[in-house]
Amino acid sequence: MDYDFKKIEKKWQSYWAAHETFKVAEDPSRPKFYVLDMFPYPSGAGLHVGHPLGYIASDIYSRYKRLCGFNVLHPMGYDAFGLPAEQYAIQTGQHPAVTTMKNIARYREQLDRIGFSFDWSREVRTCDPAYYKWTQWAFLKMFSSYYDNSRQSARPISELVDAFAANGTAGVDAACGEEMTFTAARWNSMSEKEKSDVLMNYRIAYQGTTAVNWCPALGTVLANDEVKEGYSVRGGHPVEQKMMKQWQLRVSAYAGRLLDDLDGLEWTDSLKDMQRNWIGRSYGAEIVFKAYNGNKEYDMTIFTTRADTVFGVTFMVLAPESEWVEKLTAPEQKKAVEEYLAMARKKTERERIAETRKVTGVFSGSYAVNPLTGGKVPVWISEYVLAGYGTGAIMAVPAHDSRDYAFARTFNLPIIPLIEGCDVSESSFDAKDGIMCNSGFLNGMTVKEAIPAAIEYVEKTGIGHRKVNYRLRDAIFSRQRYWGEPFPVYYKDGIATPLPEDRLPLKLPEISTYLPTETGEPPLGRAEDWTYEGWPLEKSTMPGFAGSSAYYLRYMDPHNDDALVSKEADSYWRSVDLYVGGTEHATGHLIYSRFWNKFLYDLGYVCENEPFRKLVNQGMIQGRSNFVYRIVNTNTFVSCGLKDQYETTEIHVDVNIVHNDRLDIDAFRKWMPDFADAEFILEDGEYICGYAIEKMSKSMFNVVNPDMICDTYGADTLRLYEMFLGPVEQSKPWDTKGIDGVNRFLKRFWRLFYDRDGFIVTDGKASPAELKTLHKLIGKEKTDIENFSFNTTVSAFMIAVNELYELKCNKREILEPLVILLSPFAPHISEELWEALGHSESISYASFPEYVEAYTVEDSCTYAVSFNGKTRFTVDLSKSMSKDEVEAEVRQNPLTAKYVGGASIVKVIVVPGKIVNIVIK
RNA sequence: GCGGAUGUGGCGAAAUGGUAGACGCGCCACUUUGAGGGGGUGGUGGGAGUUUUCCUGUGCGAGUUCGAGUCUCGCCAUCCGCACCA
Repeated sequence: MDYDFKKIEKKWQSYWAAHETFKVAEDPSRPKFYVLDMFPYPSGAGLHVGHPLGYIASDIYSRYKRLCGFNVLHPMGYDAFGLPAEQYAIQTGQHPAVTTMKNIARYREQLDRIGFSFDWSREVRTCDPAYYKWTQWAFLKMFSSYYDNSRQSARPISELVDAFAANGTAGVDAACGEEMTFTAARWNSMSEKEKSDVLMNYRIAYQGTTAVNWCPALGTVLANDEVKEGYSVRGGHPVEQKMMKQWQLRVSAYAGRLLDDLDGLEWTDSLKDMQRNWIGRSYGAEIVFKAYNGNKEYDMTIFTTRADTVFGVTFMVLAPESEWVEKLTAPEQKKAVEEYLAMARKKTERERIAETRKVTGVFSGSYAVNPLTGGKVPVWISEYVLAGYGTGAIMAVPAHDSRDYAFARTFNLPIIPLIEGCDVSESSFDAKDGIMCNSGFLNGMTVKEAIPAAIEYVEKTGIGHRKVNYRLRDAIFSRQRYWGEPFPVYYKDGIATPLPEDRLPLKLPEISTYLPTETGEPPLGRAEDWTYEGWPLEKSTMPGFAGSSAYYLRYMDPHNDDALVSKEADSYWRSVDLYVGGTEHATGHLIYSRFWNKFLYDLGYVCENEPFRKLVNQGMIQGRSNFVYRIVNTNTFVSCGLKDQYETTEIHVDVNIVHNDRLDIDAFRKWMPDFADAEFILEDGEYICGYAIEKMSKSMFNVVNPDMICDTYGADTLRLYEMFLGPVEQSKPWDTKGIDGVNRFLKRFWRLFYDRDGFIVTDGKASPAELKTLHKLIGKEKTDIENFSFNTTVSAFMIAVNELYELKCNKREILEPLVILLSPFAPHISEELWEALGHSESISYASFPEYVEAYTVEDSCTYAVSFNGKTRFTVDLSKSMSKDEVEAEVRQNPLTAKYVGGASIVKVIVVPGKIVNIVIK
């Protein structure tokens, strides 16, 4: 009987679906384990073999955990709002919901063929109103909350209103856009509109004017993580900076917690560092410089991490967008400044990046006074100072900052060195190292002493204070697009007002075309009657990350219409134990999700402070493209090895008609009409193709479809092979040619159970050699799966099966545990054999530890231990030799010995004359 | 520039500080058959030798150690992330 994977896989996939084998419910009697994949955006292209890599790994882990007795939550869903569906809708007029549903159906079909153990009863789709009701709900909660800095927690905004009414801003320490000071009397006399404006400055979801990334081609603003090197991540369109009023989330209020709480997570160091850099904490001080425009005096605050260098300040610099620019531009410089601002403003973000090292600037005409020296220094305006960081103004110390140095050199400003013996004739001295000089009371200190001393002095004299700054900005939360969650907000007398909770979900209206309106409003401006109680509703929609920020919570309780997640479900499933996904979400989704979770935690809706305890980043699978070489001006193709003898053009050829770099010539002739009568120059009777590693994409003809692999080899082979390729975390090219090896392994595995005539498993007693093989595998699998080292586990299986095959072992005592061990990796064949062994229930209900314990018996073999192939002695493990006895034995053979056998490991390390170490496990 | 990671055969890759290259692909030889991506056996880092075998070998250079692919330091190369963040 042959291994008929097609029949087997179909049979078990329908069995799992019919029996809801992987459906789970909260069960306090069993320990839970939550394994989550980053849910996909269902694109029109469908899945290629790279996409399921992480899903396969997490599925293996889920099935393994299930065998270990855990109640495993392993759900899947779709991140279904987003730009591509909408762009497609603009082109074709089809409703994005239609194409999205079609793509989802296709994804589901492909996923099902691979045999995942998802609990599909918990599926979520972010574009489903029943789902986005809770996205909108969270937004309303953020709208009606503020962040209390002293308590480090989100609080209801009503508490802030009460505080204002009682004491004004006195005693309030809240995260806000701009610092405000007013009395209770002033607050109580404010109009509704004024109060609303004040509160907007404190809300966690708020509307504010800020420099945004505007993408004209997409017609929308984008968040920082959606822009890379001046281009939109989606579509690659140029992006420019623009001041706009937008909805934002006060993520920055959580910067400190987002940073500190990274320490407790089991994420890779590189990913944690990426987030640390993105959040970017720096310790320093804010110092006030008096600035004078003619007779007018201003207090200008700057941020610095180098308070020790105040004595070396020779000029000040403002960001072009800074509010100080207007105040400090002297009449005689007005024209020059305006020209400079106009020039800076019209640059796209890309141009700014391209000209990064070009020094530009203009003198404002004003001067500032150094608070420590009393010296007068000019105030300049330059692009190299960013409006969004610190206070948008800096003190420049050209001797010890390379950017200030370049600026000083360009505009001939003085440079005062502050460190003994440093050379600033060619470049600045940026290192925090050396002895201070020219620095008044700091002279003689090392830099490391001088920094805290200077800050202390600044605080004592009241010219400034200690300050921690973060690079993390608030997230721009509105998009001028159609295919996203509508904001549950309407404008009553121009005041942004939340919709009552019982009016959620606010459903996306139908519109005729998905373009902006003639007046430049977002597409929702086209909707008929987009109002609430006669007032206009918000017309922008939420960004992609809105729906993906809390989906892991919704899986815990996906059908609940009264809460995002019930207390019971939340306190049972708590948080994700293992999260598998790509590293591309490091500074986007993984920050927003953590923020969102912390917010809900503050308000008491969830019980865990962090959403994803352990994170594994699977690598990308690249494509391996194949080429044929056409001799120019002919229809003749020359094999790769001979191509240098001709003048040829390299042409991508569909990798699916190439096997082991050998071209299927007939298939090639049929592939495209142009090649129907192609001629070939072969080597050794074959056409050998060239190859290259490139991104997997349609245009390179290197897309390998998992369906195709399932057709030819089966899902179990696909699963094993994806794991066998190498460590899950590593990026690697897909190369179909190695797949025969794992396919061969499965066929061989099958033949341990079946020969030509039928089932051959017997009940005979296993031999010591057979037990040894099994024990080796058990030991390996237990440690490797926990370490996510699946490629070595697959290898260990191959070794074990080869050994058993050689031993002609067909004993139940060995094969039954072997089937259990293999089942996480190759579930279909395992189920089939499990059934053949006489079990009526799914193998998923088998118990792994039971078998492991049952079979980790005292090994009774006698092993020969060899020393570099020369000396020999024996260790009889059936006698359970003590460490001392082994040591005595080894003393007579003073060389290096190492032996691994069965469930027991003896390793003796000896150097001439002495035993260094003995390990017996 | 800053931060992180990686570097081992023709290829994908293994190696708690202890016989480097397991396992698989590819390749070579033999074998079997109902040769369509068939099954089996053996070989396969490099160099030398008819055989036992010897020399050499994990990016480069030092160091720690009885012993280093593995640990430390310094280079070099590649990849990823951030990038005028004061």
